[in-house]
Amino acid sequence: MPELPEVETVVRTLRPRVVGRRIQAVRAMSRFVAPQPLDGVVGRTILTVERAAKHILLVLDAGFLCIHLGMTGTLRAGAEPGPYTRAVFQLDQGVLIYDDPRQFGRIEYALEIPPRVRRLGPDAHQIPFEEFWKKLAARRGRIKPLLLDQRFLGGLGNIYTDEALFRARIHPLAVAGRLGRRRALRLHTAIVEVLGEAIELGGSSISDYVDAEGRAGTFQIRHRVYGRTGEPCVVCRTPVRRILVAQRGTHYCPRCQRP
DNA sequence: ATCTATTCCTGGCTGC
DNA sequence: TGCAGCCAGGAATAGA
Repeated sequence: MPELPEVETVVRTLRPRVVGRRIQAVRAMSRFVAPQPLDGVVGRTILTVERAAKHILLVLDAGFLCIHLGMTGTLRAGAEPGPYTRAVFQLDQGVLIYDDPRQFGRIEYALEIPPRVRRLGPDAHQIPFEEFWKKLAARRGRIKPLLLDQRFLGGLGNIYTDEALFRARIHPLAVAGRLGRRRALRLHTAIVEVLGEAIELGGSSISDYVDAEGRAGTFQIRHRVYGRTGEPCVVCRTPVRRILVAQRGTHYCPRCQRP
C-alpha cells in the first residue's frame, strides 16, 4: 500500500519523465477513480511534480492534477495499458499510465489545490520534534489512530505506523497526550528514521506497488512487525501479536510495547 | 474531540 | 474443481 515512502519514490522517478511535458490527450476509464472530467488537463504543461503527504501533485501551467494511489494504484511512465488501467495521459513525449485494480485511488483536476490536500497536517517526514510534541500533548485519543489521521500528520499509513511504534517501543493503544517527552521523542525519531530508510530502499512492495519505472521496492524485508503475526519479535522472540485498532490490522510485540 | 461503524472495490484466500 | 464468503485497507462520512 502506497504510503509516504512509496509516494515519494513514485514522485522522484516520475519527475525526470514528465516535467516539461505537455499533456496532449487524456482517457479516464473509471468513474470511480476519476469522478469529475479530466479534460481540463489537455494542452497543459507539467511544471513540477510534488508530494503532499500521500498525494501526488502535478503542478500544471494552469491548475493541478492531484493523484492519490489509494491501496493498489500505480503511476508508470512509458508503460503499456493493461486490464486494470483506469487512466491514460498521452504526453508530447511518452505516456503516463494509471493502473488500479481495486480503484481506491483518486485522480482529480482542479484550478486550485483541492480541499483534501489543503486539510493535510504537517508532513510526517518533515515535522520538527517540538511541533510534533506540542500537537501530541494536546490529544486525548489513542496514538495509533492519531498517527493515521492525515489531518494530524500527513503520510503515515498502516505499515509505517506499526513499524514506527515498534521501534519506539510504544503500545498502539497508548494515550497520545500521556506519552511524555521521552517517549514522544523516541516516536518522532522512529517515524523519521523508518520513513527515511524506506525511501532509501524504494518503499515496501507487498502486492501491487511499483515506482514510475515499474520497479518494486524492497523495504518489506525490513519490516519488524507488519505482516509478521505469530513470528518471533526480532528483539525478544515473543510472538508478534495482531489486534484490531480503529478497524485496522495492528501488529506489535506485547513484550517490547507494554500498555 | 473522539470513537465506532459504514462505504467504496476486487484479487486472493479459506473452507466446504 | 468450484464457489460462496470473507478479508485487506485510505479516507470520507454519519452518528453517537
